[in-house]
Amino acid sequence: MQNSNHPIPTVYDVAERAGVSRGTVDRVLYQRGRVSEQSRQKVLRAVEELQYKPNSNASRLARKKEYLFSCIIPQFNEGEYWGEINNGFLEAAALLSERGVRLRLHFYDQTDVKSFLAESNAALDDKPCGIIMNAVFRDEVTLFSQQLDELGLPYAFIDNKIDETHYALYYGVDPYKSGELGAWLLSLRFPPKEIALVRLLRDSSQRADPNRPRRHGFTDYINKHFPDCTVHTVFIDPKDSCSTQKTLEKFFAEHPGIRHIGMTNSRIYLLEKYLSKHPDPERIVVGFDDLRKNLDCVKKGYVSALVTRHIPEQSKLLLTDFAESVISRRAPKRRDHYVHMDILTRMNLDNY
Amino acid sequence: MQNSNHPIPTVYDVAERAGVSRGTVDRVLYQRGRVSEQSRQKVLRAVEELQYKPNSNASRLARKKEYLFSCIIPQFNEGEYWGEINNGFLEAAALLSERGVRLRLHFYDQTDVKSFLAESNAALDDKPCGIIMNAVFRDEVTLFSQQLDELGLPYAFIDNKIDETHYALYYGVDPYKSGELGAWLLSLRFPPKEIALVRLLRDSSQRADPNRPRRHGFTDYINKHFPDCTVHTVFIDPKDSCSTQKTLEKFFAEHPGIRHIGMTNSRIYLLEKYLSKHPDPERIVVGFDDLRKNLDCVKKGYVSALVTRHIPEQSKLLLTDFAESVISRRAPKRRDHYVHMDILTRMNLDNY
DNA sequence: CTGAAAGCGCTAACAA
DNA sequence: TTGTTAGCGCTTTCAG
Repeated sequence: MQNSNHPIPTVYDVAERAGVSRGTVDRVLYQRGRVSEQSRQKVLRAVEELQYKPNSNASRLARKKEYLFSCIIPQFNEGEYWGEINNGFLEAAALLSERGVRLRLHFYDQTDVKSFLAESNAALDDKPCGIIMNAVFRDEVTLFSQQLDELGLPYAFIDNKIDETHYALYYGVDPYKSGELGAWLLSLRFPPKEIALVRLLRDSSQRADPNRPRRHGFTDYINKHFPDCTVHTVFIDPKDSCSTQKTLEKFFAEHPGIRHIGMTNSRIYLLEKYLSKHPDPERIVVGFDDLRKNLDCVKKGYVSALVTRHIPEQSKLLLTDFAESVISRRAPKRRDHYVHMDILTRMNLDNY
Repeated sequence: MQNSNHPIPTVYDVAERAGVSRGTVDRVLYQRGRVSEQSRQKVLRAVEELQYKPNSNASRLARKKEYLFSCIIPQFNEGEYWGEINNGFLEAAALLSERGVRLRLHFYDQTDVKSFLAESNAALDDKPCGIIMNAVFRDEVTLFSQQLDELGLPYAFIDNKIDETHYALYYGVDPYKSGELGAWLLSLRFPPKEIALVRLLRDSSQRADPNRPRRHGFTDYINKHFPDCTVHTVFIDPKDSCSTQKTLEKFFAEHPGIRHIGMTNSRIYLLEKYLSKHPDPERIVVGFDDLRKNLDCVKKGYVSALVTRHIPEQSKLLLTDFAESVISRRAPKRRDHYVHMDILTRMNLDNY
């Protein structure tokens, strides 16, 4: 096909046509070293005329350059939200490895600022060409990003971000809107008079509350569309299923009229035991995030709907996009990527 | 990092360790030419011990091999379903081009068997290393696939498939289930007594009816869960918006009780004019597929929900997966890929 | 500022 | 059956 009349042009062809050496062509193409304006023009013209495209395989082979990215994300247990994020990073890294992309992971303790500081410093020690992080500790992250700005190191946010910083890229859902969507789903079949909003005890004990915007989206939607509806808040202990059970038993015994249950964190599965013991065909339960255990609850019918997105997908896309932009030394086409929110019910759970 | 103690091993290292030449290593790795069992074992052991991984950039540079894939899909106008499928193919092809993957496209007329035959022959003339197609004309596709089987050419189906053939790969939604999902959505808020199922005139005039399974999923669901509900069928002409308008006006005038409207093909947008002229807050309208015009209808509130998947995604994944398996000469890990069905409403339309 | 030349790791044709 | 060798197209050092 292109072998007949148009053999694919190489640096050699460009050099010949421009009347310079291959070295010079390389210099103008990649701005290495100084080149006379005259040569520059000649080369540029030749490139244009020949429609020259560098062969990326040859380029990478010769260059032997590695691009190291460091990620700083929360610790996790198997199957949890950040574990899925991590999987997405690993997937992307595997795909990008032949382009010389490498990944270094740093996990910090979300309840401990010091561990974040330690890990962010460790990430700097990697001497990476880019950093990916999330933003639980706003002040510390802001400070860290200023440090990165000074070093000229690009950084990207995953899941949540700090608008005031000069991040290069962001992938995540719009938490406020996801909360609204959850509330909409909860109230879709019939208008709620009373809603149980279940929260985790740690939510208030920790310094950071990453769940706030989503919760506000949720409650704002309800308050706006169902001003007469009461939203009750129940706190359960994610580490103690026994006390959770008791708390729920007691709460719902005191509020027998409640038919709507929502939970704006990713752990709706914690309600499984209670829900299975107290079946109610009229009840509507809405949760967030596609953790395996949450999907199981939908499958079994305990949870009516889940608001989520394919979690690993966003981290995979982020790393891919970020690496691409760093390697090509171009800003990403788009900076903010609010990923689409999926609605998951028992009717469309398969193949997710 | 790996430069210190563990420089990345090359064919040269493997050869040395195995006590053979680089040529021999290459032979056992890629089964070219005969190698003594003894050398084979030695090489294999060395590969194992050194954890040798071939450098794909060097490999592709030296090999200069191209992998041509031919696609045979229906003609389309800008923005239509097959146009989106096509976009997915192009996207994947761009990404895969540096691995030597090339794409040749063949468009046929869905209403004309002969054009399918012509294009399938043209595809063969490309001498591709793999063929991608859909299956509108079942008999002809079956025959063609037998031809491909004999030639030893792998083929993949997109969107729909013929189970009896030896296809290597399939990506598409489960049409029957998507129909059920649509029916579920339509009946979610309140039980339907009467439903208008709008169909396209061409559906019955053409020989093939690719929409059948989805429609059956839809009607089966309704019949099963709402046995007392009547499903009325209305045919409209997709090429004549005037007659469509008249048909709908007349039909709904005769059936004033209908509050549920469904359309199992991808053209719910054809109802926009009617729906906008006859607003009804109680009405529920469900359609399929994320064509731009359909999304607009959801945004404007004429359509309540859309059942879809990200269309270009499935063709992109198909080509990526197919190319990967052909290049590596391995069967894909999985053959059938029923992609997840998204539920789109005005609440989660952004960023889709 | 520019050219020449030595690879990068792998492949494939040719000799042996 | 095996070893040798000349590239693939680009990068980068080193002279000039």
